[in-house]
Amino acid sequence: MDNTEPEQPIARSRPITARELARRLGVSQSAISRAFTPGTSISPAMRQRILRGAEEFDYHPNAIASMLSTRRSNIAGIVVSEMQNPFYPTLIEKLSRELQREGLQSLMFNITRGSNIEEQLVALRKYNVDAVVVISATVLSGASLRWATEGRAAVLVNRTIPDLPLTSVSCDNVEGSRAIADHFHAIGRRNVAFVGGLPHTTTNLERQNAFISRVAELGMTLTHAVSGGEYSYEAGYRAAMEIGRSRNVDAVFFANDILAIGGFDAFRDGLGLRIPEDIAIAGFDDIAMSRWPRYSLTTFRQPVDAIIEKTIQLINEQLAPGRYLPTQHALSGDLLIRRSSVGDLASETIGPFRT
Amino acid sequence: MDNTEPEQPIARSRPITARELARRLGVSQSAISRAFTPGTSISPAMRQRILRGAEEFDYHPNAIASMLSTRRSNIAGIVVSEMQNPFYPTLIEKLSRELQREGLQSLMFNITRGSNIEEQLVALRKYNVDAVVVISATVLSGASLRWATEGRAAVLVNRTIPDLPLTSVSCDNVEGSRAIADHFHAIGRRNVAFVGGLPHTTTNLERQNAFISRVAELGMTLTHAVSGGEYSYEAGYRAAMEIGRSRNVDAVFFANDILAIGGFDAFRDGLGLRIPEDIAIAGFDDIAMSRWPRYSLTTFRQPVDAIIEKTIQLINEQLAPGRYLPTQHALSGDLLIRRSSVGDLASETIGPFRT
DNA sequence: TTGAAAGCGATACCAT
DNA sequence: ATGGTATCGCTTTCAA
Repeated sequence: MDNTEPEQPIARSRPITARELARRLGVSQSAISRAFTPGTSISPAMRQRILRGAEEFDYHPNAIASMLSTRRSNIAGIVVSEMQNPFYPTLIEKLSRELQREGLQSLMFNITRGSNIEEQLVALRKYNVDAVVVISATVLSGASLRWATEGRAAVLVNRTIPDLPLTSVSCDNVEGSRAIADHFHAIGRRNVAFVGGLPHTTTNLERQNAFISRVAELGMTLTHAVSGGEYSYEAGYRAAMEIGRSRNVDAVFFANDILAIGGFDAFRDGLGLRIPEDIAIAGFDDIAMSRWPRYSLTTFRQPVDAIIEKTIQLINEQLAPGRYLPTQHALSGDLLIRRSSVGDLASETIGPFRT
Repeated sequence: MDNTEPEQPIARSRPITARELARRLGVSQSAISRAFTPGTSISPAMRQRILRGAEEFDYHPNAIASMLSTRRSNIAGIVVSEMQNPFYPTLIEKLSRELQREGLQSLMFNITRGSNIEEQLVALRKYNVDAVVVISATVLSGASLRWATEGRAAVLVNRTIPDLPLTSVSCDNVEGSRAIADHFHAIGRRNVAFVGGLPHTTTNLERQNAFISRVAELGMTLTHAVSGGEYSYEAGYRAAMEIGRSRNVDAVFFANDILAIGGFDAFRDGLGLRIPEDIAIAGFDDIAMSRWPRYSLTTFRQPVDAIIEKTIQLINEQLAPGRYLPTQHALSGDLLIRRSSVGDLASETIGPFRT
């Protein structure tokens, strides 16, 4: 510690303030504020002068102070839980980019085992986020959610809460799961199974119910309906090892891709089954891995871009002055037929990286 | 619009403030502040009373206002770029959880193509983040980094900048890459290749140089040193297809796991090679996929927990009053020998999920 | 220990 | 179009 400094405090040179800039430029502090606020009444000359001055003195408006006066934080809280499912990092990255485009920075709240949920939600409110996007959170109860989102724009992505008036955007799980069932039927499979992921989640329940009821409608036999317990490769692997031993099943729908990929490896490497000859496989999401030639997984693609676009739009609506009504949106996706269900797909045998 | 309300403005019931709570409880506003600040001089009785009152009237301190007074935001900016590399979502999730434990919320800044980097950095400063963690960012120049981190705690993770006095924490890339080379040598391979990822990144350069020079020291032949151009499955696949055709190579070190996994599929499915008999493969990182039985990838494990712990510690040091000197830290990892290099590993043939 | 009052750095309303 | 000033909600001296 070389405390050779004189009386003068070290004064870790604070950034310059609007007041100070105003003083140096000989204008009012209000002028500074206007220069940085689009759509205010200020002469181009004045604005020019101030912006130039700001450049010179390295002035940047203090967002914190501005938040305090405007009561707008320009921050969106993203509540996240399943980061180990590859679908979500992708979604979150895109979402956060689009939010940025709308002038909202993303504050992340990880809700996972190991983190204190209560504390997280308190933080969410303390930071005064303008908007909350809850992404397929498992653990949050309806009551917590209501509390966390109260009084601010909020959108649930890929999850809904019964009896809670919250806006939500999802992939149409029913459409997708029925499409898978239809596809299994179309390729001549009659003994099908379902492998679930995280129990009690919207995605899981909807996919399971829609699939099973469509299977019944089509007159197919449901040989198994098991739960992996979580959305993971390992869970899919284990479930498949179980199902695959009883040789009476010829098609399996996994509630998402990462489960399906685990199942794929179990069937093929673990049990020596041929895919799709012995057993056809389908997943849900269309994560990058499902396009890998090794797997070439038939799946139902979530319309990620549309989901994000809709989310942004709904946030903007809620942020705008005036009333709004919570609405639920289920967006259409696409069935992607790949080799895990139809081995001889011509378009698939050409190159390794076709959709 | 049912504007049936009387004179009284609609007043979207703002949250209650400290002043108001103080009024209702008949205490001073300062007392409220003290009650919520650990280590302040306030009687237990008073604190009790206030906390109970806060409960009753649903008072929560406004973090924004507090930031303005303290000039502490309790926010850490996390600058991120390679979210498609599975290593990073995991790292980020853990990091953000640990930061939370230290009372720092994570504000994400995605620096990717498609995002306006300049704007991002400006935001980083405007939000007055207390700390910045830059995670293997590619695109940021030294000058930008200096500007973005100036005057606040900053740690670079898995990246260093020559000639820039910034604190950094990395996996020891040199140690790891040499260990891979040693391992190849130990299992009798003599014609080895290197496949790089993102050019000009610290991780890539260090791994490449260390590997190549160790290969030379050991008297092995370097048959190829190619760049995939990015860290991705596809890049690894393509590079492997190229290398694999010339049949004079018996071991390949990929600069990270996701590259290696792409390479694995290319060698095995694309070219029909046997792994490891025909060609041994190693990666770097130890992402979850490398443990999948399908791949069972030999790799060098990054000490994620240690990296995070060190990062947190360094941030705390910098946040504490007083001087600090930027330091560089390279943390030791572990070589994990799996079936992609040693096919008959006894410990590996038992169950599907061994390390 | 407690309360009063002066900031923190912007915004926004009001005159001019 | 510009400047003056109250205000946002909290922290932090300073007295009492």
